[in-house]
Amino acid sequence: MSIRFYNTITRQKEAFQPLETGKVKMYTCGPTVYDYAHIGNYRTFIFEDLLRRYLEFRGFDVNQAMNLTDVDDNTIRRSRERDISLTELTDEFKAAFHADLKTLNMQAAQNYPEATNFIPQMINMISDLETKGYTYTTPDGSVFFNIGKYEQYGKLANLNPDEMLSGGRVADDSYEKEGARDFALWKGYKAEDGDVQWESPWGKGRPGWHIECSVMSTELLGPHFDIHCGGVDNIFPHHENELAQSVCATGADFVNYWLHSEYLLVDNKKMSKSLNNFYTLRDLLDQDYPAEAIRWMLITTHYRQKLNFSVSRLEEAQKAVNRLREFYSKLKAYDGSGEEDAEDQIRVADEQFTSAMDDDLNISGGLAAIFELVRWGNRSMVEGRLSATGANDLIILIRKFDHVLGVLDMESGLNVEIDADFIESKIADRNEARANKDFTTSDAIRDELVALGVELIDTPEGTKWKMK
RNA sequence: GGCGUGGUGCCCAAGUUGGUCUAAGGGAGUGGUUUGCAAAACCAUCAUUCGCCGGUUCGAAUCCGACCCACGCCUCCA
Repeated sequence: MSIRFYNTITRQKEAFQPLETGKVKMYTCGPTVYDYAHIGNYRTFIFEDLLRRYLEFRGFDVNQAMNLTDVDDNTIRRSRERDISLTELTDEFKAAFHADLKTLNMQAAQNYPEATNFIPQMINMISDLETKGYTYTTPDGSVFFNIGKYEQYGKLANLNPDEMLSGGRVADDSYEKEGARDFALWKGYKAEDGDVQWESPWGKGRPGWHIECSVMSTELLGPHFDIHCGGVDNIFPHHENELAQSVCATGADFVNYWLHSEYLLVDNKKMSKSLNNFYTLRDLLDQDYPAEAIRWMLITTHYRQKLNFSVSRLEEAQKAVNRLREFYSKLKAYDGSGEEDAEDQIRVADEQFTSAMDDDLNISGGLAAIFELVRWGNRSMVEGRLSATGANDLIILIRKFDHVLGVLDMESGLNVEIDADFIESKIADRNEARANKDFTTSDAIRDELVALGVELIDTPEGTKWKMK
């Protein structure tokens, strides 16, 4: 069986066949670094992380590039509002983004290309397009891509260019382009751009938004690569335009599989900056929602399904993570000497997980396989049937699954100062009281620690504690 | 107006190239086991039903038609 992905451009699931056996080249659209990303943005990035991790689980060597847009209307406007340089602004949010990636336990991409580091290459590609006759220049020094020159335009988004005119905001556009749907490759300098400008064959200016991805993907992955991802809002116009530019400039096929993730909703409405209904990762961590609950919530609804965000979902997510974690620590602590191994269950779970995930990352099916194994494993431990070898094999399998899920070892991201020595001494006092059957005292100590957010768990191996 | 997605138990959600669905899995609830208590775990229970109506079929959550509802894209946006 092979992996199948839903390809946006053909609107159907297709067997995944990488260009080079065993290797996958993927380009994933990253953030525009003018502000903190919200968890709707992270839904997409974490989907990309899941995809990346699953491809690795299936043995592929993945080469991923995620771009950071550090020059565009938003970054320029924000830096001027704050009266700081563009670099000062974007450096701040690049750092915040990388910190968030770590908090959410996303695997680092091989490359995080930044738009401003590729200006000369962008100018080259635009010149190339100009030479080939796909562009025109306007009096203000801007260069536009003439979509009329590219017959396939609209194929990715399934839009007919001839019918797109009506809804356009032609009047709003301050550039003097010929066709309403043409898009900027290069934007001539305007006063609002402040000191953000580069020299080019067309005069001072800055790149259009779409050209950076065409250039950086080509530079890092070549003109033709396997997978390109982003949120569904990138399909049009961004990816459509990228596709047009790349194909026209390089003559190559560009991308084989386009994968797009659906929106994160709040009260059934798209989470977005403009509706002001967004939460940043920091907002949630500050409210003590652990990072692993956020990751789990974002990862466990199929990526092409809209996901309605709510606090109760975070709480459910946390419980599911806990169930998996409890199972894992029970396995590690297991000292039973039963006769039963776990070979059959492991094989079934592995097959079920893999075949579900092979089907366009059907995470629900994958989780069902895992939790069925968890229930079986718990029971066989309770009944003492499980052998030490069986427990060990289960540990290995759970770790293997966690390479995909990435939640077992996550830090919760709570900035709580914990005095471990103090808690340990309280536990010692309590156990002394328990040994003396002085349960009044032992319960008082438990309550005292609960008030501090510390939970005690009595196990055969002694008393353990954890936060919250 | 054009294009598209989704409506499954109390909540989330898989299944949607028809029969193995007498509908996975997670959460909540209820009863029980275990436990000094607590937590976790385990067992049992929890949709004759898949937005609504009609049709095709021996058989439909899955196919066809109509309808209702929600959301999205066509404009910066993950």
